[in-house]
Order: sequence, then structure tokens, then C-alpha cells
Amino acid sequence: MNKDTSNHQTHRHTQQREVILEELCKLESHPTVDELFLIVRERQPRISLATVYRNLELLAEQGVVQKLELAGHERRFDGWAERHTHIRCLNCGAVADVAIEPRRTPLQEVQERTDYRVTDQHIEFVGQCPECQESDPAGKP
Amino acid sequence: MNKDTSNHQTHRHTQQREVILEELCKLESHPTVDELFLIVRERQPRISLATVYRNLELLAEQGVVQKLELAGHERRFDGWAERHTHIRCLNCGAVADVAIEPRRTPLQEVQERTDYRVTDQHIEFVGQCPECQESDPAGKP
DNA sequence: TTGCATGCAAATTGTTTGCAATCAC
DNA sequence: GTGATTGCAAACAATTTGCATGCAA
Repeated sequence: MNKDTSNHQTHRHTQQREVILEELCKLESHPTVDELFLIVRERQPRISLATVYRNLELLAEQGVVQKLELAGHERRFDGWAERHTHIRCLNCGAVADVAIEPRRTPLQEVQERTDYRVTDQHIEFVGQCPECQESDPAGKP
Repeated sequence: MNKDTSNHQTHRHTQQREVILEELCKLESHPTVDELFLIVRERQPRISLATVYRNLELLAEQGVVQKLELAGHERRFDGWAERHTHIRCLNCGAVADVAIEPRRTPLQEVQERTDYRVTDQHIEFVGQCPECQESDPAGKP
């Protein structure tokens, strides 16, 4: 949990990390870790699932890719690192991008902008509660 | 996945179900299943975690309570069944309500309305993708 | 040569399921 | 009585971790 503020980590450039990033960026499908693992394994047959997890987390921490933690579903990753809005299909679970600013997000507006039949939205804000701010006035935990 | 349209289920009125609902409604904390289990167990010492899961799912299906599936976190339940916006603390994980209409949800607006230090938002829409709509023109799966 | 990164397997966590016993109707 | 519901334990799925080995710098 404790991040060094002076961010001079020695991250090595490994085959595995490169292939994972490359394959993720090729996709528009916002794959799950397992899906990406299967794809990467075609180029790196000895790679392990744990390595894919570890590298995706690391790349997300660096802001190179984006981690999507969708309501009640497995983690997915997005080669497009900028925060943007997603839409998930109730039936097949597919996740797609929605071209909409997060500032105004009415359900109907999304409906108009996609070919989805939009039925629900999950909106959650994250921050520091008043109690936690007191015990940590600085900011980052 | 197949719901009978004519909704004449024979739901029995059990002690367990009653206590679960009662204790959930007493709380404003949006407890996890496990948290609620511990509370309920004080009144029903022999109750099992599986029963709490089963009943909460059932009550949520009936629209009596609300199931919260928060980005990347354990399931939580809310005795207030109407859909509304939540905010979660980065540090302690506590989930609170935000008095704001889901229609307009800018991060700053939430910031103004709560004592949180708001740092992020997760917005996800759910619906049926075009492909799934074709194979199921009716609506509900 | 040094220590970060990997592969593998085992551990964890949250949730679901099978099944015999129980209890509401 | 009958079938929905329970408790229990085992199964499951997604993710994480420990550790000896490997490989980039």
C-alpha cells in the first residue's frame, strides 16, 4: 500500500511484458485477464497466468493501460489508458466504449449514442471519507 | 436465467429471511454479505452464510432490497431499494449514499454534496448489444 | 553478478452448489 | 404430507502469494 513518492523503480524490459502490452493494444474488446492470457500464450507458450496478472497490474499502475473493474464482474483491461465510459452487454458480457463525456451521463443519452438497448447504469464515486481524511490530512494513503 | 413471466412463486416466510431483512434495514452501512451474516447470527446462531446469500439475492430479485456490485469489490446490500448513487472510501471501503440524481453526475457536484475528498468515479452502462438484440428481439433474455 | 521477474503450485477470497434434514404451508 | 428452505461441506472462480529458478542490466 505504501508507494514511494520518488518513483525510481527499476523496471526491466521483459519479453512477456512487451507481448502482453502489444496484444492488449491490438484489441478493442477489453479482454479479461484470462482471455488475454490465451492470446499471449500463442506467442509465449510458457507464460503463466500469474505473470499476465502481475504485468497488467503494473502497466495499469504506470498509467500505460487502464484497469476496468466492472460491477460484479471479472477484471478487464483496456489498452486505451484515458478514462472513458464503457457499456457492457447483459447477455454476452461484451464491453464496448461509449463516446460520451463522463460529465453528463444520462442513460438516454447513452442510448442515443450507441446501438445498445440500455437498461441500467452503475455509478459509483470513490474518495476519502471524512474520518479517513482526518487520520490522513495529506492526501495519498 | 429464465424467469417465469407469471410471477406466482410460493415464497415461504421463514425466520431467517425475516431477520436478515430486518437487520439489513436497520443499517445505513451497506454491509457486505459477511458483515450482515455476523450480525444476523446474533439472533439466529445456527444460520449459515449460504442462507444469507440466498435470501439477499432473493430479496433483491423481488426488489425489496438493492444489490450493490461495486467496481472490483465484494457485493454489498442496501435496505433502501430505490436506485441511487453511492460513494466509497478509498481507505476504509465504507459505502455511503450521495444525495444526487443519477441524471447529472459530475465529480465536482458530488464533491460539493459530501464531505468526501472525491478522487474518482466509475460509470458503467448496461444493456443489450446489437448482436444480442437480434437473436432476442423480445427484450428479456 | 545482482536482484527483478518468471513459472509453478498452493493459498485465499468471495460466492455457489449438492444433498439430506427440516419446517412452513 | 410435500416441497421450499435450511445447514453443512465441498466445489468453484478469480486472484494472489511463496519460492526456487531464470534472465536483463
